[in-house]
Amino acid sequence: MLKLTRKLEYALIALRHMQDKRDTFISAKEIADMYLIPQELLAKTLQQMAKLNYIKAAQGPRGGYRMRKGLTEISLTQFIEDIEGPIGLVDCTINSDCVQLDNCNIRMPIKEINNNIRAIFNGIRVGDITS
Amino acid sequence: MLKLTRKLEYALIALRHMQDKRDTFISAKEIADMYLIPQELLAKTLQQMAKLNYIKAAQGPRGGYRMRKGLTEISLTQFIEDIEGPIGLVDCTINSDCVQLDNCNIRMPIKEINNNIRAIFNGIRVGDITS
DNA sequence: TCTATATACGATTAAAATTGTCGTATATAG
DNA sequence: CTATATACGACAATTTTAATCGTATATAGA
Repeated sequence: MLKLTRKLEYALIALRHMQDKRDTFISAKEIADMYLIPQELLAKTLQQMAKLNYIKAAQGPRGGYRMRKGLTEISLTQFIEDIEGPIGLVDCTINSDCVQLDNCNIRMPIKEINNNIRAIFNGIRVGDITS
Repeated sequence: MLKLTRKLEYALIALRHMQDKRDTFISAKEIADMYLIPQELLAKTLQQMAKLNYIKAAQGPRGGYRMRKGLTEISLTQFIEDIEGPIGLVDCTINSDCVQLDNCNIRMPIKEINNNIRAIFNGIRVGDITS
């Protein structure tokens, strides 16, 4: 209930780690070993971030990933939604195929709360966590 | 990701519905039919709320549930946590059996964000949703 | 007193989401 | 050439959430 996914946790842990060594490539293995997280899953997450241009990948020995400048300025909302999809306390804030909808008596207040949460995440930059 | 459970949704829908008819007992069936939600599951949720003294139950024909006065003043934090357990973006805000902990490099900032979310839910009363 | 309609509640099953693994391909440093 | 990386699709396992079932009890009203 209201939890971040592991993928997101791993992504943040990795970024926090990379932040300190912005100039060198760091392998998924190094991070996985250090923080005792599953290497494959972390690797996938890093690959996803590379596609998103959050980080730069380099193959081969001495390869790995390196943070891109400017990443730290991205809001948590964007970061989370890029990686996990839209934030929505209830489905009807995301898509509209609920049998209820018109009939639903709590949609509006929940939508409000959802906005509040998004506002929190908007106010936080990735750098606030990784620094 | 960051979603309310159905149980919670059903609970709020039910309360919102009961709010209008504070003087009569309303059956789980009536609400389930009206909002197209599974009766058994709703019933359980209502039973749980009855145990929590959020609502009063009456058995037999013409029985059902009735809101208790004062319920609307309860904070969403308390409501959610009574029904679903502690709110925690990550497990280490709830229990402490993570292999990481000392090693974890994002614990503090995440904890902060968690506090912000709790603060939002603290500022909202059940009545804000059901009225 | 009988019956239909309710709640109470433990046990179980089903479904969905999350988490983790495997296999194979490609790149490249040394 | 080889060891070490990323890239990525497919799959499997696990956990969480959602829904159902069965049985017991209470009670209003005929």
